[in-house]
Amino acid sequence: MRIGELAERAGTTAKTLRFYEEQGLLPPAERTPSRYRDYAPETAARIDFVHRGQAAGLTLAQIRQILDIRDGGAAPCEHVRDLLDARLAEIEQQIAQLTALRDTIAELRHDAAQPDPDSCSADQVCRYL
Amino acid sequence: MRIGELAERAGTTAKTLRFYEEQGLLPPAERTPSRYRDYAPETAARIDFVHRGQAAGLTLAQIRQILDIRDGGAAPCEHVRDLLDARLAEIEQQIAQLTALRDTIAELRHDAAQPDPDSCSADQVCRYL
DNA sequence: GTGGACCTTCCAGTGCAGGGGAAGGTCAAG
DNA sequence: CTTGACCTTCCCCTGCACTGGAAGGTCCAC
Repeated sequence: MRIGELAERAGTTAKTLRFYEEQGLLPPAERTPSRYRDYAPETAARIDFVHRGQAAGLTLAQIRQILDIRDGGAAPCEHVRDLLDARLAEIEQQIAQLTALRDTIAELRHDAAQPDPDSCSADQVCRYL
Repeated sequence: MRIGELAERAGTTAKTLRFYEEQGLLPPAERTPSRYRDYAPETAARIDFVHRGQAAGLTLAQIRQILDIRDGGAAPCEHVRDLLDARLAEIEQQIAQLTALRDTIAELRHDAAQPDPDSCSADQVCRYL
């Protein structure tokens, strides 16, 4: 299968697949005599895995770690669990920060409900911020 | 006041202040005969404003818009209000996305609580993801 | 034999907010 | 008179996940 067909099947682009290969997420593809990349259909499952990892908020580098473990013959279960734990903690923190930011902005916005240009002094730039 | 002193007073670096000038957040500084930047003390207030804008999650480009309006002689109140509204909507959306992602990952993590390497088939890479 | 769709490599850029460091000028203290 | 701290401009680098485009090779149908 050529790169364009694989890309379409996997819902991505040829460009991205070359990038994945360069990043070590896909093994160097077999080549036809004319140097076209030639993929086995199973490769699509690997790309799907990459997409699932992305959907879980993992970076390509983290997904690559999992694939490397698997390619090394081991089961990546525990590493996956640790990554999920770390990701979960990060997300909780991001949510907390965003929530605090939302409250801050909501308050600023409340103060700015009735804009009163005359009460803004020039050295403040804007009294609502 | 020279750039290093202003930077320290404003809690930032000289490098960043040059960058702000380049981005139009600070007007081109006065220069001494030896071409050193020479700032009025009030400049610190403008840098503080930039920092408050950042704390509200605004980008430098948005903060610049506000400063440009103010520098043009008008009161930026309404624009600020609109920016805050837009930022608020963005944040709500980010929180919603992160919350959904958190739930997804929490579920995956739950399934991976007792890793069982033997039940992972190679073509799946990892049955928990 | 030609057109167009596909493929190849390589280089460069995107957005965001700066940071690193080179090569050289300036200033005050000792 | 020299040392060291500060300043100047300049260009490149960071992280992340791609994307765009140029220049050229290949394949297949008409």
